[in-house]
Amino acid sequence: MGRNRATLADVARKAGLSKTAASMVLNGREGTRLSAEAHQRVFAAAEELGYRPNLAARSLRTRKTATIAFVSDIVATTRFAGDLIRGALDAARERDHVLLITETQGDATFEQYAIEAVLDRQVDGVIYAAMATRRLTVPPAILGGPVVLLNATSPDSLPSVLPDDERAGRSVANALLELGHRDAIALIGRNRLKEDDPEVSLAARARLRGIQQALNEAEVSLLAECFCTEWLPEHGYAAMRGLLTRPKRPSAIICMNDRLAFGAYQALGEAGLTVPEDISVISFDDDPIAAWLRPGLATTALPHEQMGRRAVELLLDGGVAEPSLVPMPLRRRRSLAPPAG
Amino acid sequence: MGRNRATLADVARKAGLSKTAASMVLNGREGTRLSAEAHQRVFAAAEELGYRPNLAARSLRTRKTATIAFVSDIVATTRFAGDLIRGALDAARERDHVLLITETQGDATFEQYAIEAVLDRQVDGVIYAAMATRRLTVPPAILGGPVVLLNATSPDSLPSVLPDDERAGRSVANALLELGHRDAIALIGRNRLKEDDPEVSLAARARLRGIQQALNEAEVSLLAECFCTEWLPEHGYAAMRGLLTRPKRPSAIICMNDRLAFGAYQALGEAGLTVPEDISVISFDDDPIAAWLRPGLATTALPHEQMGRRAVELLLDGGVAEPSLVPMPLRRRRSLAPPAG
DNA sequence: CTGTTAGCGCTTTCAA
DNA sequence: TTGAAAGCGCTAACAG
Repeated sequence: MGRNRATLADVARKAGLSKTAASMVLNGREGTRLSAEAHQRVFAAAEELGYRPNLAARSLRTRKTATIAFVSDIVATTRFAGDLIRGALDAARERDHVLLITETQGDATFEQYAIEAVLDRQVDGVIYAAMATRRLTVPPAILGGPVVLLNATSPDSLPSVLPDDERAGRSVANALLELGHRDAIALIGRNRLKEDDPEVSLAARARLRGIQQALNEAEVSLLAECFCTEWLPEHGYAAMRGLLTRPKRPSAIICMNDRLAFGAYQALGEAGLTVPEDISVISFDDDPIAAWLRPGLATTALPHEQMGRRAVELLLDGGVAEPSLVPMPLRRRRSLAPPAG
Repeated sequence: MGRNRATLADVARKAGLSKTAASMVLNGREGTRLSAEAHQRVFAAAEELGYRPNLAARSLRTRKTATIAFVSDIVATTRFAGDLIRGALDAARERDHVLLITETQGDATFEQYAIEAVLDRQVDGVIYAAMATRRLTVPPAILGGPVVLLNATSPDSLPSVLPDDERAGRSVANALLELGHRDAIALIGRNRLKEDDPEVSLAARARLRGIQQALNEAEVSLLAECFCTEWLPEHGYAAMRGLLTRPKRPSAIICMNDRLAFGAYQALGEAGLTVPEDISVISFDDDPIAAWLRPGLATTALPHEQMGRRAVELLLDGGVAEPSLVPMPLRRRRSLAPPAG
C-alpha cells in the first residue's frame, strides 16, 4: 500500500531547498519566513509529485496520530451502534481525525487486547462506548490519556455522553396527558433488574422517573404496570394480552421501548382493537420499526448520531468531566389520539 | 495518551544488552541465537517495565502497520452494516490487525478524503464495502495495494465477497415447492431498476434468477408478480392488498426482502387472513423483524458477519481475484405450511 | 553469539 | 532567510 510515495526529501530536492524549508512551507509555519518564490516552488513540487506526508513518520516526532480509538462492547447486535459510529465519524472527519474501531464483546480478554492494540498505535484519545446506557468502570490502561464515555458513566470523573431519558419520560407522559388521557394509562416494561442495577441500565430508571414526575404533577396515577423480564416483542405481546383481560381497559399504553410496543401492537391487532382509536401507544427509542408499523408509532428517539458526534467533540475540543445529556426528540406519529368516548 | 511508555532502549539498558539484542529476543527471531540467559533478562526487563512496542515507530521501518482500512459508503442507514463490521473485526483481531473505519456517504469528496486519510496512515490494505450488493468502480488511488471488495464487484479484477443470492432464490422457491405449493405462488418486489442496473443492485436480479430456475425445473409458473418502487413495508402492504383483490388467492408469497414481507403481514392481518394456514410467506435478508413477527417469518439470511470475515481473510491470507460467494442460510420459521385444502 | 551503525520520513532546535 | 543535524522508536545490515 502506498508504495513509491514521494517523500518530503523528494519535494525539497525538486524545489531546490532543504527538507526543513519544505516542511515549514507545507505546514504553513508562521515564524520563519521563506520567500514567496520559495513557497511557490515547494507547492509546485509537492503538487507535481503528488506528495502526501507519511503520518506514521510525523507522529513519531509529534506524538500525535490524528487517530481516535472507538472501543465499544458490542457493535453488531444493536441496531443503533451504526448511528453512534456515524456521528463519531462525521465529527472526526471535520477535525481531520480518523477512527480506529474495536469491539470487546463484553469479554475481558478481548477488551484487554483491544485496548493494548489501540494504545500501541499511539491513538490521541479513546472513546469508550457502551451499547446499552449504563454505568461501568473503565479499564485503568486507558486513563493515561484523554477518554470520553459514550452512552455510559463511571465512578471515575470523566466526560461522558448520555441520552436524556428522564426528560424523554416526561415528554412521553405529557404527550398523553395533553391529549386528555388521565386515569387509564398503563405502563409496559417495568423491570427490577434494569431499574435497580445501573451497571445493567440507566435508561429504565430514568425513563420511569420522568414518567412518574409528569404524572405526579398532573395528579394522575397509572392504571397498571406490567413487568417484563426482557424488552422484546414477545414480552410486550404477553403484557398487552394480560392488560386486556382486566376489567378496565386502558386508554393509552406507554411502552419502555419500541420492541415492546411492537409486541403490544400484535396483541391489539389479534384482539381486534385499533390504534389509536381504541388505545393510544407511545414508547422510546425510535427503532426503524416504529415508522414501519401501522399506524406509525409515536416514540422518543435515541439521539445516537448526535451522541457519537458529541463524544468526539468532547474528546478533541475539550469538555468537563461530567455527563453531557443529549435530548431525545419526540416523534409524533399516528399512534396517538384522545381517549375514546 | 501512552505517555511515559518504556522504549526498547529502556528494556535493553535494563537487561544490559543492546537494542538489537532486545529487539531480536522480543520478536523471537530464529537466525541469531542469544544465550538462554540473555533471553531471560530481556523478557524480565520488558515485563517489569511493562514494555510494549511503539507500532508507529516499527511501521516506519517495516512498512507494515497491522492496520486495515474499512472504507464503506454508508455505515448507519442499514441495519446490516454492523454485522459486516463485526465479522471483519473478529477476523482482523485473530490476525493481530486492527480496523480503521471510514464512511464516504456515497459522496465523491468524502470518499476522496477518506481514502487519502487511510493511505496517509500507511494501512496494509483496503476493504472497500458497499452496503447494498452492487457493481461499482473502485477509486484508482487504492489500487496501489491490496484491495478486497465487500458486498460488491467491479470491472477491475479484484477479490470480492458477495452473498449467494441466486442460490438463496432457489432455496426459497424450493422450500415452497417441497411443501406442495404449485400454481398459486405470488412474488412481491419485482423492480426494474434494481433488476436491470447492477450498479444499483445485484441482489434483485440474482434472487429472481434463482427463483425462476427452481420454478422452471418444477414446471411451475408464478401466479402473479407485483412490482414495487421500493422494498419497504408500505410497498409490500400495497402489493399484498392488490393480490387479495384478484379472483384467485395465492397459497404462498415470496417477498424480495423482509421489509416487504412485514408490509404483507400487515395487509394479511387486516384482511383477516392467517399466516401460514391461509397463506405461507417467505423472503430474504433475515432482518431482526423476521424473528419478531408473529408467526416468525421464514427467510434466507444475509450472511453479513461471514462476509466481513471473509473479506479480511482474502485481504490478509491472499485470495483469487474473483467473487467469493457466501451461502445464505435458510431460516425456517412458522410462516410456512402446505397449501390449504 | 553479540553489538554497532544506519536509516525509515518527519519535525525541530540551533547555527549560519 | 535558509540549512544542517539531531532524534522520535524501531529493525536490518553488517561487522566484530
